[in-house]
Amino acid sequence: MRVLVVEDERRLALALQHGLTAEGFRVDVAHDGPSGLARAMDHAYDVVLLDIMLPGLNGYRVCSRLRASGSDVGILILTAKDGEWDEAEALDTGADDYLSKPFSFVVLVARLRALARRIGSRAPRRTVLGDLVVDSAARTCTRAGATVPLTPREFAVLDHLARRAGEAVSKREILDAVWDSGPDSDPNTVEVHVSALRRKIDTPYGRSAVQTVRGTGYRLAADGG
Amino acid sequence: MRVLVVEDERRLALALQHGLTAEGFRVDVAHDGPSGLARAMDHAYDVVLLDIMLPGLNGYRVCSRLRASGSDVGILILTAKDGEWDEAEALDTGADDYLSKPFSFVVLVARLRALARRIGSRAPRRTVLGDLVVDSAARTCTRAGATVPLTPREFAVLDHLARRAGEAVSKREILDAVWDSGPDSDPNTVEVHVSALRRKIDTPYGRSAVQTVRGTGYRLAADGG
DNA sequence: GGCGTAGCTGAAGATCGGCTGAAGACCTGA
DNA sequence: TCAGGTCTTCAGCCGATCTTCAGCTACGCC
Repeated sequence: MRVLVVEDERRLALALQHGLTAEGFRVDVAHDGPSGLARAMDHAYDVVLLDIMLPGLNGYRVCSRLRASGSDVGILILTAKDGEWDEAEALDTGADDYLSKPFSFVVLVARLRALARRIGSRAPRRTVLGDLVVDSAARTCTRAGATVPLTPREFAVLDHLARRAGEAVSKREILDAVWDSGPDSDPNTVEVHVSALRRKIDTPYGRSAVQTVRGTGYRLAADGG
Repeated sequence: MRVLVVEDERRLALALQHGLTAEGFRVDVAHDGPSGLARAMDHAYDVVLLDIMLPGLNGYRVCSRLRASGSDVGILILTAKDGEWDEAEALDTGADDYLSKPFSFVVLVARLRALARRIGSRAPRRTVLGDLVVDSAARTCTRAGATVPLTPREFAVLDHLARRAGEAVSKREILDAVWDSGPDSDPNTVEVHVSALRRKIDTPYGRSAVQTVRGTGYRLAADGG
């Protein structure tokens, strides 16, 4: 569970980072609207925790822009106090949930978990990892804005890795997901396709999004390599 | 499956104890909030069955405090009647599920089983020990923010130690966990890998997270060394 | 302080796992 | 049926990693 906290109040941001990390979330922090928006667009977060009152660009607009860019990350809005921005308004901009300050940390965690569950079950259409974009719905992949033509197998492998961006995924699992394979299927098949994939999305750009996890399988770098 | 029933109504508590025991659960009972909380924190239960109306400390607060203490035990709330505490409220405090009285025993057992399954499968993905982070899902380890490249064996050893952070773990146990070893396997193998591990995650940082427990094995310092 | 045992570590050879080019099978559309 | 593209299998290669060994160090007990 990767969470981006966008909160300008340093003390609160730090407290959230520590608390959520302790709860098992992977937490990054941004302190203003523009940098929060940039981070959210460049990395594969599950949820963005967004304060409304932010320097540069308020949470409201960060939210709209994120949605406008096609992101379907979970967004939980933190309003400074009840009624200032009403629920409907927050949800209208594309937020998934909202919470009024002051809030209980336990409630926050419960809502985050609930949100993550909901998000997890709604299949992501697009995964953005730095300048690498994997669009599951359109079945296209772009690197640095350029469309990269992939064969069906190559795309399927990439898509599966993208859905678990940042995690190590075993060849066995890829085999099961992409091929309706028996237990006799050959992991080398995966290796061959990964090799082809790298030749298309990494090598020409001097990047390394597809990382080998020796003894396990592969990992798609959350930042695009 | 260990279950703690926290219920002040003696007759119901007894009935639950008998019924659940017959269903194969190991059941303990507490009759008020404070003793329930204490028991839950001191023993490794899979699920806590928590009545809302309790003397001393209501179920609500027992639940919050359990979560605040970092426990991730399964919590099933029993509400005295529909609507008194609504679902959202119960789940907000960190409960995993809830059931309104009067409830069917069969439903209770089904919910308990479902909950236990969910809990069991939510494996800890990340262990944070000071500035040392072991991410089992990504199979990465970072010290002071920097990613430390580890070989598969090294990571497996570290991962196993991290899962029992603060505890002394015998070489025998590591051998069994990391190697699919017979009784003839050589503990020196573990020593060699631990040595390599220290050279990567401790020595360069002047730390000592991996501690030798003479005559026993090793311990990963809970504070990262 | 001395001794014995437990643990540490550098080196080296063996092994393993992963990468890749090539060849042939296969599938699809014309 | 044929052509083009795609997929799988195979085999060789290469580097990373593992294990074993042997000598060394450190600890704890007497």
